[in-house]
Amino acid sequence: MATRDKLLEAAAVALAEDGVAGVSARTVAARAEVNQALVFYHFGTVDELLEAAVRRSVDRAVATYRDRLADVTSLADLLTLGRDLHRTERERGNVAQMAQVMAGARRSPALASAGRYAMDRWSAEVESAVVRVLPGTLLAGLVDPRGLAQAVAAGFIGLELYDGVDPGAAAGALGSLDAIGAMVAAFDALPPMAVRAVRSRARKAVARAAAAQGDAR
Amino acid sequence: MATRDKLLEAAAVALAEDGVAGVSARTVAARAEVNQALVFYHFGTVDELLEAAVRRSVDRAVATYRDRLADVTSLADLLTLGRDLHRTERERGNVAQMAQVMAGARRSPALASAGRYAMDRWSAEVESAVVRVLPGTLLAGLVDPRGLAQAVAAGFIGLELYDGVDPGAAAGALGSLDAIGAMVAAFDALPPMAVRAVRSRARKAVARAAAAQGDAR
DNA sequence: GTCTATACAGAGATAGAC
DNA sequence: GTCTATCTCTGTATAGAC
Repeated sequence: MATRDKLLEAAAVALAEDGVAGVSARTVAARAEVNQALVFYHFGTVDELLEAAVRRSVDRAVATYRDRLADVTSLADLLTLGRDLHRTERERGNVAQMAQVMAGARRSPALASAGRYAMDRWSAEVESAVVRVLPGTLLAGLVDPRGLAQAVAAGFIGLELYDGVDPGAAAGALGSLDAIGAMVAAFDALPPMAVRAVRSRARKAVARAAAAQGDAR
Repeated sequence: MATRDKLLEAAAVALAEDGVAGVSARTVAARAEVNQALVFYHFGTVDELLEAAVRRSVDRAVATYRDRLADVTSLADLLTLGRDLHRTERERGNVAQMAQVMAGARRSPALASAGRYAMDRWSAEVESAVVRVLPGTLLAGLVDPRGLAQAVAAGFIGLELYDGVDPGAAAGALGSLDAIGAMVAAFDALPPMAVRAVRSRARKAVARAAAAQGDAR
């Protein structure tokens, strides 16, 4: 394996395991079993190494899900795939890498850029499936697919950090989100006419609530 | 103002503005305009100072919302309050502080403890309102209040970090969550019988889906 | 491309005077 | 409680030999 790749790999692992505050040119180089100076030769700065590492992780991960996301035809499908995606990406440390660069974004433009890139890639990919699936659901016309995909991505990041300080609580949070997803998906199983009726009621009530709030201001 | 307080205050601001990677005994002491050695005299280590600072921020913030959360009687109320809470706590930097200690949890037990404490305080407080409000809604019997409160807290953390790398996207994500909340709340406006009918349909469909998934395994 | 050596800044932390 | 001084370590980064 080339030195460059060894560094990228080591940086990704270090980021996931020790967090952004725990990585340095020395520690990453030690992990990669290469000389410390090579970090600067190949990447210029430590932050740029981290950025490159996260971009690579994200590109790889997104590619492995592209086909499966393309096969999704219903919200229930999407939720099943989502659960799987969440579990594997967490286990691989990819979610942790994203959370860590985002946390470090305040002090480093390179990390901010990596975080933006990662969130963008994932939410664009998820959005493409949401766009196909949403029209048949209760949420059609109420939420926009892009925002929903972004919310899911943000939720994963929050859950990742929560898991790091309180795994039990994070599991409880995930369970609730799962239940809500299942409820929304459940409406797909009803006759289309019933779905339309419920959806239209919901939309009217939302409009009423919005109008009432407008009056209050 | 006593030195101890100046340090706590400076640490909270530094954490929110520069992130956990950007704080040091020296930078915090400079911000507080006190001597660097006093960090160690008063708090032992930098991490313990950060922990104390976050605990104080959380205790204060939770106290300012206690009464208002106690007044909540409907999901619509709770969502309105939630929006306000989210905005002000973000502006005060309290959400950023929480996100940063959680990101630093991997390398420091003190920060992990601070993160756990913060999430616990907030979700317990929110849970007390959710418990009262949930029975009247579509989600009654489907999601447990504690898990839902924890999910909301985790969501805030994720959105905070997202906002740091892509404010527009974070706003889009928040908008979608808002719409979903509004939809669920909208059912409160329907006649109780209709709510019960929809809820029971949803619950049966969820049970069916769960059974189907059980069969598939 | 890779290594050794090294400069230099900033970090955490302690000792001891006041 | 506070300040000065200082030790030691770790971090980034570069120069130059190979």
